[in-house]
Amino acid sequence: MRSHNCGELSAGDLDREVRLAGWVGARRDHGGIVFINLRDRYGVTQVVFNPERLSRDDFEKSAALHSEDVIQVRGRVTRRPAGTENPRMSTGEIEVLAEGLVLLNRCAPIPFEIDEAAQVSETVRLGYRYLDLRRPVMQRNLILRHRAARTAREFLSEKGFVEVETPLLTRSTPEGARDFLVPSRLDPGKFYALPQSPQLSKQLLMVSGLDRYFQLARCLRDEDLRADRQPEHTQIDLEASFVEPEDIQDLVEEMVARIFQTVNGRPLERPFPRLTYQQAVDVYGSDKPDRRFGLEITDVTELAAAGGFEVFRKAVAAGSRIKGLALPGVDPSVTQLKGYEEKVRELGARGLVWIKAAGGNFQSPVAKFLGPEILAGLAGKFGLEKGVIFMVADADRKASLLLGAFRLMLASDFNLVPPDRFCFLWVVDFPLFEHDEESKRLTSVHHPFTAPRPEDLDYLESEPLRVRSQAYDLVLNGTEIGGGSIRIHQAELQRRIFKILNLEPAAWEREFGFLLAALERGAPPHGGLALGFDRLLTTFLGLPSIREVIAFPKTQKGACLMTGAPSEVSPEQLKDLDLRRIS
RNA sequence: GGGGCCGUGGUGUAGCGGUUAACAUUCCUGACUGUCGAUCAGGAGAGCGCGAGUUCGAAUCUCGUCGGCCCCGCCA
Repeated sequence: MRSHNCGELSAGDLDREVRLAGWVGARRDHGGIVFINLRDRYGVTQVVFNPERLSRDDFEKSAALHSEDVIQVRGRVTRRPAGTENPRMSTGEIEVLAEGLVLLNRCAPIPFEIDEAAQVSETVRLGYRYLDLRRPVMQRNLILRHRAARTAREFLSEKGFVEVETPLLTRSTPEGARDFLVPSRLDPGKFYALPQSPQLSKQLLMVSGLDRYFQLARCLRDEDLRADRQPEHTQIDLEASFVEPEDIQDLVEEMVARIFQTVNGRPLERPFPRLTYQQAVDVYGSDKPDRRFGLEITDVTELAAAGGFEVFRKAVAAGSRIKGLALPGVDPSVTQLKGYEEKVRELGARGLVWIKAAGGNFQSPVAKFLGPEILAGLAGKFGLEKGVIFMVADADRKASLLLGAFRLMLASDFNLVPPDRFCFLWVVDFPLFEHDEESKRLTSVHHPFTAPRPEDLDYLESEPLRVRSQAYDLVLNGTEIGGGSIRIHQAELQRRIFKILNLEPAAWEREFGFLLAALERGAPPHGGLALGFDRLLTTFLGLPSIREVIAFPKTQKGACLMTGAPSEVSPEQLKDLDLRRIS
């Protein structure tokens, strides 16, 4: 149907007789001559309809073409007349003089223009996603996604990893996110769960001796959506036997660098820095620090409590720490600073103390309590000549986390995030457990199959919160793009963990009995990681939302605006599944 | 579960107690043989997401509801 695509013709093809097919883009009708931009996935080529070159019939058809009609053109490649070349088009030196035109399909009126510049609300875009995906940017995103996936597959294949598909219909397990459930028709009243990740499957493949597994795996979680979260997302999931954390980290760094090269066309600096969980929280107030800018958190408890500010003294006496960060070079208004006091309270702080510094002078609501020496001392501690110091007093960890959230707010408000920077880091040495307020019990920070660090094993029962895990997260620009761990490969240790998590033995034997049985039968030491593929691409491409790299995403309420999913089903379908609505 | 922002011709916006609901673009008609965001002339197209209420009067105010987006919780 076509001899060339719309992006490949150039001055090297002059005089060639060609056939092109594609969509009618911008049309310029001069009465006696008609120009159109013919577009396909590969590019845009100008086609000229001149009545001297084609039949009267075809010329009249060309004048009646509409945007997004699908046509086939036969014609000759010619150099554009001097002065009419278009340097903004890769095919701008040439044009195709049409000698024949076939209208392959008409296009009904469309809700928005297929134009890079057109501003269209996401609601409308999602309602006509096939048109939205006709836009070159979206095609670029999907193509880069494909190339990245291909790079990952090639890389892992080279390294001896075997791609294995794991079930979509699996067993619901108690830990973790809410499951999507699928009712069983053959066994009424029972349900499959869609996998939140292939975690257990891949561990079992290690027990099988497959040694190295990977999968571009769809993961499904029935939780609330965000800009970086969809109910189904794709992970580059991998697992290997006889490995230590560094083996996985090195491998993943190499792979991520290669994907980055594919997508962004340049190399990455390696190795990625490593930060312990404790350092990350202390310095950045987050377990996924954004290190594209400074604003590091400093503990100033001793200095700040030494002054006459009662609030600080009392807080410290009650066990709080005073921490702060400095915003250099700025001169915000008092109104703006008061606004921040309010915002930080909304984050859960009891208050926010600010000190404006400029050339040795200080302005602060608490200046008279702290006194000149302490003010100067704080400025020195933060290395601040001119700018603002912000401080909070709260329990150690809470103070850090508050400032961590505040830090992101400031970076965004004062435009401190440099564009086109990619700050990767590993966060390691996570605690194995954390205390869950709601259920009043211990829960796993990662998942219950994560191995503790061997040197902390003795504290498992006595001081479980002190136990660190062999888990590692890969963080990029403040986004967690991957996480993994060395897994527990011994049934006995796995049972100890279940016990500490306060799971009933009967329950875990029922839910995870198959895993324990497998671990008892020659399970090798193993570990792995999963990379959030959609997030990785979103961040690499600097896009605002994960939806930009997913062909058919859901809205925040989990709906597909194009198909109308989720939808009601017929009474017959429900009956087959032994289901009935109760509300 | 909670907080915030937003729903006005096909699309993107303006209007924020009394307007013939404005602008741009798309679309339609006509003119035009070198345009490329073509140009020029003319025309069509919304009663303001939906429902109550306040008011002499509501796109503008209030409440509810539906939908979209951002965030907290949640997401091992």
